[in-house]
Amino acid sequence: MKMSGGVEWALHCAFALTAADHPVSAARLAEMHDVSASYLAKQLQAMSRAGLVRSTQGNLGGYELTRPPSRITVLDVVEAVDGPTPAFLCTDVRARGPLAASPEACRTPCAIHRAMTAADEAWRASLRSVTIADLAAQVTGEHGRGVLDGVRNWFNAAP
Amino acid sequence: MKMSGGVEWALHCAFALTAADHPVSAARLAEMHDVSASYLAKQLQAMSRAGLVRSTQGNLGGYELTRPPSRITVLDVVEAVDGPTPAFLCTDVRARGPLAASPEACRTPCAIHRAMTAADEAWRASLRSVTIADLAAQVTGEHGRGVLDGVRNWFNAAP
DNA sequence: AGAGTTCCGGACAAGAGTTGTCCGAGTTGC
DNA sequence: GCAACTCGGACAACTCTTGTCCGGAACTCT
Ligand code: SF4
Ligand code: SF4
Repeated sequence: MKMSGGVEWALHCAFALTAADHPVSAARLAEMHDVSASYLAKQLQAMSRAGLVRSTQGNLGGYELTRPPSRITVLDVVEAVDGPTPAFLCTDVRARGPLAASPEACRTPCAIHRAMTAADEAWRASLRSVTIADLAAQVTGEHGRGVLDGVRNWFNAAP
Repeated sequence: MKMSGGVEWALHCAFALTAADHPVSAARLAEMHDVSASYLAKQLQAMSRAGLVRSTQGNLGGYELTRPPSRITVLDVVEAVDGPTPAFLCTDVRARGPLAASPEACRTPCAIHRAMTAADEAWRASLRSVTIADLAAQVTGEHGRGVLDGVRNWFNAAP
């Protein structure tokens, strides 16, 4: 039961991109968070593949959000980076062994499977109910607007 | 985001032990489910360490539930086998890099952390709301009482 | 058009975590 | 007392994640 550690980086990047009016390069984001640039690039590529960020190449290129942050949920980022595969995957144990259930009884998912998928769905629903904009609002409400402004200024500063 | 595959085996074992009036050895449970006996033993040991099952050694020894199945939740089994560590673990990113937040601002968990822990708690609550007895009731309600009786008879049969 | 950035995608090694197996310690029944 | 059976934890093999790297394509500025 372990989630990819890159999810946190991706969330922090999504939050930081909220305060950007420029495309921001991956190297800049990595420098800001003091993490491996090569590995962060991989996470950003995953987000790009999921359609969360748009990437522009070239001299002033970089990443920027494709939608307003109020339309990007935390679940979007988690699924983009960590994969949409549910945590619990069945091996169809009940169909094996000397007491194997009849194949017809295995048409519907069993009680264990249902309980696990229900829990997984609850987890996803909780993650889907909070957006990147909500995160930014919480941060500014607690630590003031200076945080976002500081990020924006740092993005606009020369490399 | 992957859960240990042994969780499924452990849940199946807990369900099967519901229908046992004897202690059942790990080898028997493994034969019943057609899985690796040595590895299943490890899961049962974890459950024993968590206090879910009691193990008696010796000739007629084996595992049996310590409480009535209505007092054992699915979350108990999952945490016993997969570990109680939450899926999301922080690296304290906001305290690093050139824009590191002040140490005093890091006293309280940030918005991202709160969202993740809330989702994790929702997942756990969903798993905690269903007990092993509920699983057994669902199975008998769908496939009849013969399933439990078949398991019990197979347990009582000679090796 | 040319040079200089920058992203993209995949290939590649290192590390951690999981999966699976084994044998010794201890207990029970005869 | 003895023998057989059990659990328990220690031990490798394996898979997946983490992290790195490079060549190619695209874009901007001169
Ligand atoms: S559907 Fe139920 S019985 Fe079949 S593998 Fe999944 S948990 Fe086991
Ligand atoms: S508490 Fe927030 S800022 Fe700190 S490491 Fe966790 S997610 Fe990142």
